[in-house]
Amino acid sequence: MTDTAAPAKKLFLLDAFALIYRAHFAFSKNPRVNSKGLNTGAILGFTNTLVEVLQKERPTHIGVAFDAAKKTFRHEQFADYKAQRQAMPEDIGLAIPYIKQIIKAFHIPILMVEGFEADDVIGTLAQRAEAQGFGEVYMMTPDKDYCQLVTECVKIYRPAFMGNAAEVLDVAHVLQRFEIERVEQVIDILGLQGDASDNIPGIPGIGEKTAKKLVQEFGSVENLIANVDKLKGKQQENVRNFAEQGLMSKELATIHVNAPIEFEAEKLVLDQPDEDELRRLFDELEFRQLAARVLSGPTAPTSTPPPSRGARRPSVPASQQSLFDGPGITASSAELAELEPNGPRRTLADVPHQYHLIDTPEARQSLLKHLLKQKEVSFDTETTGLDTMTARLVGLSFSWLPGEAYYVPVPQDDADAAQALVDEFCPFFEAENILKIGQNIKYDLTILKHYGVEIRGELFDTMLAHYLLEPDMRHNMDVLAETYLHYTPVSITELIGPKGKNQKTMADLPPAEVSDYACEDADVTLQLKHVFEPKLKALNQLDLLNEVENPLVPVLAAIEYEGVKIDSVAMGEYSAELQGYITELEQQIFAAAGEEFNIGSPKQLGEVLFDRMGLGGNKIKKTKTGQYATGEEILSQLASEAPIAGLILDHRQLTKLRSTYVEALPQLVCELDGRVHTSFNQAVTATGRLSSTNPNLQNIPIRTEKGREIRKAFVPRDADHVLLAADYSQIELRIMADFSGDATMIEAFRLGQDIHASTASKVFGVGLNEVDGEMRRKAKTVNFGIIYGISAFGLAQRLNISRKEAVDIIDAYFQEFSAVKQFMDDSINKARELEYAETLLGRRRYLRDINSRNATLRGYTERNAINAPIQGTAADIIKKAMIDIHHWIVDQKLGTRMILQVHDELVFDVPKEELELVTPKIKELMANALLLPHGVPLEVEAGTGSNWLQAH
DNA sequence: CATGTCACG
DNA sequence: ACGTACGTGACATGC
Repeated sequence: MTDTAAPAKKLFLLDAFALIYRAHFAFSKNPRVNSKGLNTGAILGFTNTLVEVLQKERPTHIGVAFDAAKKTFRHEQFADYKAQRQAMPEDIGLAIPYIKQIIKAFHIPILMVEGFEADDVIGTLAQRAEAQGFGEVYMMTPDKDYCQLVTECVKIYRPAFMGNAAEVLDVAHVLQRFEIERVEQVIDILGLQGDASDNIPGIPGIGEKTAKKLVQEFGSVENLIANVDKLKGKQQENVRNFAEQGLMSKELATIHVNAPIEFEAEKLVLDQPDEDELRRLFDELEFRQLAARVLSGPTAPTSTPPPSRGARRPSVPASQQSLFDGPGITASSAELAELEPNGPRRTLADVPHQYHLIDTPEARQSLLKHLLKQKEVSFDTETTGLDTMTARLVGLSFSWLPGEAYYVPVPQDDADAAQALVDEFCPFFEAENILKIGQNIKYDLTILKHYGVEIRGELFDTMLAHYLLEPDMRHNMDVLAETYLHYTPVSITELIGPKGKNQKTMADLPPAEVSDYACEDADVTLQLKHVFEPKLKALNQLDLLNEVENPLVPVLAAIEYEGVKIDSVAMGEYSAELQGYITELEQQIFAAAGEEFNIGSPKQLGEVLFDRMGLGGNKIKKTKTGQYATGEEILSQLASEAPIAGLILDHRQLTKLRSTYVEALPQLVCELDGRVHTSFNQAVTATGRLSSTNPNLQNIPIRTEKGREIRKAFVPRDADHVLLAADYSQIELRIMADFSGDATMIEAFRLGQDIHASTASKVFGVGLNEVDGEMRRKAKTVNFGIIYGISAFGLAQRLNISRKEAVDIIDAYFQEFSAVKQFMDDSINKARELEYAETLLGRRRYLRDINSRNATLRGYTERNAINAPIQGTAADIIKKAMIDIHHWIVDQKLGTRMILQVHDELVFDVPKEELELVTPKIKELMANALLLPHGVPLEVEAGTGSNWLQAH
């Protein structure tokens, strides 16, 4: 231990072959080959791992160990040692020289000792490093044998690319994993159970479970053998007969920490890489993305910013002056900036700040004057609740300098005074040239809308910024502050107490108590903006934020505010009608079952169907929790054998319609305006789509006749309006056609053909006129399958055909649309290298499991690599269209209102006299929202009617 | 609060 | 040898 300021010493020792084999294996299903025919999977995988550890872990010392080529002492001891192991695959043999060159170019020493394996070398060096005072030594390997070497300071580092996040295994992990008391017992476990890949035989009949049990009981192999008579039956026999082999196995599994190699710390110090040499190698290997990430220089702007150190203080333009003079401002952000990623978390009490309560007319005017001088201001609203329709404003907070913020309480119990105060700040909210920053700013927009404020000027939403950076994480402000500012904000619970009956609201507290909390929100939001903006810029995602996500916010706020009119009377009538059918079905089901039970309970249903009625024969399936599976698929197969199954399906459908839609929707009609206001969430999906909640208006039934009826209750605001529904035709398939550049499919779209019929004609080799309904249906399913990353199994299941037939169809498809096949392969390969997929506008989905050894997980991620860019690009397009249309409507001062988005469809409430103007313009704006790279046209179909069903 | 099921694109 | 088409949200049941 040392007190000096020098960074703590951190040594990484890499087991080269173990990492190379793993990397090679990860790519073996779909090998990466460069233009010279060299299989580069192992090289890329290894290099990725190396780069990752350098960038994320920042070791001070590092070395890479290779097995020596010659026989090791283990071969002398045990003739069969590793005899089972296949000769090194040729691809790996060819890869090794490149990998060594890359390691050398990084100026990292290669460690090899004649007659010893890499694990012995690493074990020896790790132990000696610890003896010399290294507090952090990481053995980088996927090999579990190393567990025996783990100590207080020496740990195993399993690299991230193997499907899971990077993982550090310390003593506690090892003891837990093997269920042992001392780390040395790892070799007893390995000695007993053996290791097939190393051809360590172990003792027959002893696997993982038994080995653990025996070591727990006897402590060691030797003691087990000494007490062999305490065992029973076959096990005793085995241990007796194979005792020698057990001891030999233990010896083979032991890593020897006495290799003849000195630990010379200065030789392992991490050095700057030879960038020119790396560039040359990456060039030859065609690792373009890797080069961009690793190398600086003209062709490769780095996309990996250094680890976050919290907020950097932005340079402050002259116009940004503190409202009050005094110290503290600079200190606060400067200190935050110096925090280590894992350093202490700070709270308001630890950080210098200047938060001000502004509660006099004079102070408000002064604040407003300063606000109007700023170029960008973060603000937040405090309200009485989260429901925007009923929440009242309690206060406003503002910040434009880190560590400094202002809170303006809004008068309670006097609506006019509250309105007057909000009006005072209108000049700020309506200022075109001030950027407004907020966390989930749509909420604040909506609250202010209820006070008649239409915010103008550009917006920056930190929640959306983070959504682009990490789409599949959560985006709570508290978590963001912890992660990026190493700061813990005052929790809302601390302020207003836990959820419950007597839940207070902000309005119940004196303004002085709310002030710090509110100021902190504005302050933190401002600081987050300054962290996220450069990150997005480095990843080339700032345009996506500024031109799509942020401008979409007021559009969504307007849609939500507007709401949709629901005909509650019609809903009520339909509910009664459905109830009639449901009761009738219930009687029939009970009669068929011979007893009454809860049809809605999958548990009870399964017992009735399969236990008591004995249905299903040999094809009964269970869910992962051991219950009978009673899903749609199972029941429809059963329906031919037992009519009750069909009745249950009908019952399910009708109760679903009743409870989820017909009963629920009228209850969500807002009392104030008689309309339903959904919320669109802009930061939940992994692909970039919106989602809709409270209620979900993106899953209103349409596929069945009885479900479709519900759409009749979605109506225009009055008799002078109609609904206009405009949807993209086949947008995802068009994107696929365009991205792949497949001439056949593009031609079909250019000619305006029925794409499914055209696909059928190609796949089944018949003329377009000879395509029958069945062929078209199959082709349609295939087309959908393609977008989802098709598998023969999935297609067979959906089409209810054999796997063989499905394989034939897919083969024929790829024969005809070869560029599509190429596109799918390319998508996966690109994702393997980048570990993310991206859309037309650069929206990312991270695919960290793409190189997993778990075939299921990898397959799932590979399908995502194909689907995410397609689904996400469709989302990019419709978002852009929504922004364009909204602006046009506002510009033209029309009465038309956008009221819904359903992924590829927009619904509008249109005054009848605007219909002729609006319909073609909306179609045009949607079709031209974005141009696809190969120019495949987007088509939009539009319809109108006095309800949503008719509009289709 | 997790699970199964089913509504949509 | 394994498990299988992509993305969501709401409801009822039952621990």
